Amino acid sequence: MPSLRKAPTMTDVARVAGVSPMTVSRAFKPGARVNDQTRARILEAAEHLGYVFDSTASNLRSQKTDFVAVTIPSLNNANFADTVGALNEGLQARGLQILLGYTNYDIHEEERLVAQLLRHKPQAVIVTGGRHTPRTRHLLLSAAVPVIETWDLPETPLGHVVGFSNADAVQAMVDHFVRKGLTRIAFIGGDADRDTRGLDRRRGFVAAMQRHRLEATRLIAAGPPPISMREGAEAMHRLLDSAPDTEAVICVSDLSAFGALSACQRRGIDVPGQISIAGFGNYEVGAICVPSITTIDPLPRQIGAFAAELLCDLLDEKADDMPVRRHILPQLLIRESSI
Amino acid sequence: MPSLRKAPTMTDVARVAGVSPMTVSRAFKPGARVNDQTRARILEAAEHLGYVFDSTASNLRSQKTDFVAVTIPSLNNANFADTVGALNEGLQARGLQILLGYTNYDIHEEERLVAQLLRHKPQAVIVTGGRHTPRTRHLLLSAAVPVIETWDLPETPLGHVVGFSNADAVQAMVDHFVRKGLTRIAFIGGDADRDTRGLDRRRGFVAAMQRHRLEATRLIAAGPPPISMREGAEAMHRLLDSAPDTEAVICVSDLSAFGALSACQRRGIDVPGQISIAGFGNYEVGAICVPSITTIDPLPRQIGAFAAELLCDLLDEKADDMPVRRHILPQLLIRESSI
DNA sequence: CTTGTTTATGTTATCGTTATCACAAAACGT
DNA sequence: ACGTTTTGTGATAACGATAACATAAACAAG
Repeated sequence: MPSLRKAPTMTDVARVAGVSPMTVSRAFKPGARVNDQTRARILEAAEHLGYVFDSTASNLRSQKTDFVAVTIPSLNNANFADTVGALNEGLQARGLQILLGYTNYDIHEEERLVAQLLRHKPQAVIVTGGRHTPRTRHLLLSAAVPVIETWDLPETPLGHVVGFSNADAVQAMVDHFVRKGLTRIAFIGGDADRDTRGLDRRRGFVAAMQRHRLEATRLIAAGPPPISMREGAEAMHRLLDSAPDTEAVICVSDLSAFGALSACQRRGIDVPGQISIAGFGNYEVGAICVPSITTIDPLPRQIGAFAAELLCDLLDEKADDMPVRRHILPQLLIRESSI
Repeated sequence: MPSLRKAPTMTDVARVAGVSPMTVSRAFKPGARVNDQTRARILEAAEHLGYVFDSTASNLRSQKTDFVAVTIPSLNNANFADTVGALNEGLQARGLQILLGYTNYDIHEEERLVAQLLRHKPQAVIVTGGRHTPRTRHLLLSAAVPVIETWDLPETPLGHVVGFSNADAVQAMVDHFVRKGLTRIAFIGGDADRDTRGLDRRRGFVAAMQRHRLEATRLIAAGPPPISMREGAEAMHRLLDSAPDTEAVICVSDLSAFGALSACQRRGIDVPGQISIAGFGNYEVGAICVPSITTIDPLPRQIGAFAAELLCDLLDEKADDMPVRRHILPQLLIRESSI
């Protein structure tokens, strides 16, 4: 029975409750001082009328929305989903509503998205990654709201940062393999310049190999992001064809690592007996599969939780204007797939 | 350089462009009639001032927001992410912004979420599933906006439906196994009454077994949703302990099926030689792993695309008031994990 | 009993956009 | 050339909540 009459407003509630609209407004704010009985009468009247608070009007009048804009590369990615989940939990209590957009790993799509999201006058913007178009940077800097970049450590941040060095994390992985005595190490990652975090990981791989005076020539390009299981499997087949003597493979993510593992299983290649495999991201599949996959846990929920905490401080003006740079320390998880 | 002055409004743009605010407003609406030169001058002025359109004010004045509220059980689920992704693509062109919330498989959390989302006066509400608290039903019915239930075929729909029968889909899977001559078939699913789609699948399993005059006693409860890989593996161990002569297992999702497969591999049980395994959802892991997992593809992107299409028709008032009930036909994908 | 403080409520004006009505000028049809 | 339609623009008021200020009553302190 959708009511055909116009939806009731605070004025309607006020009339029924026998108070002024202002008192109704206060009755709906948790912190406001209203007589308990009056508030009860108002809420009863509101319930009776089927009144629904109108955030739009509230947001306009108070010049202060309850939105936080968030962009992630892909919805369909457990890591980013975890970050957004933790973020959401941290913002729930303050009644903040996330406006989520996904960029499809494309900084131009990010630009479009940021422009669209800013029209809703969010209280803050949280973006994934530290590489943006000049226009995106301009839009965010002139928006006069806090900006948090995550999942990265940008050289020239837009504002605050909650992230880690993707390059360093992969270097730790290379070190792990080298300590085990492996030298013919390959890297499977994306080929386009779209996935900046993936490229950072590749850069870290190359840097670490050079540091160990090893050849960083076994670089397999698995196509544009997202690099998923299928691309990982295909890349592994190509690697095994072109460089069968490879001793270890580091993949840009656990998903591609799992694909690589499956490719080995199809070929009857023993992991880790003949080849060691490592991934990135600590996806569940890598913990469950046989053999389980050595990986790096970038603590995505911690990223979200820290961002939420920082945001709450900023909105409370507890934090001063100094840009915060909060480091996450990814954890290396040695599992069965590497000797 | 966050501007410290107040953000420019249409009035400011109007002054610079030498027109009235109304003309500026029209210049920002794609369909409005404005002289091309005038519009160009206005857009230039807006760009120069760093003007950002204020949806909040627009939404309030026109009594018509650009929001569509969407609830899904979990962000971290490739199926729902696919549905939301396709939905988003379908709504992008109309400039609609999705307000996403996740219920954590809890209809009481859904109630809280729906109440919160309705405060933003969305143009429509899209929910996952057909089971809701009485209050959720009341809120949605009195909201006077289109409601679409997805991923299910509710007996008493709130409005429109884009979904399929989870029970029927699993029955088809049982039929497949029975045709292959398997009779000692188990089901691994959730135990709580929270995941309604999971329970529907279990109901379909029991119904199909009874139809084939087989005992539906091998029911393993894997805990509260989301039932993931780990729960699937644990459930499989319990099943193998309690009923080692089981010939086939149907899992509530591909994730739990993969967990079950891994458990078999750890125990040295051959799949499908000794046990056949099937899942639900056509997650990528099931297509890549060895052996690949027989599954049912519920076509999540199609659900999202249909919902978007329906929504656009409804907002254009192309569709009449009759509730639409659009059936999805899940596809049975036979793979290596079943004989 | 006066004065100051707290508590509970009301009044007025306004946030930034746009629905609506109004109107002049240009384009069109005959 | 004259009525009719189309095109382009402006003036005014309003969407629904609340910031800011005002006020009355109750209460405490001296």
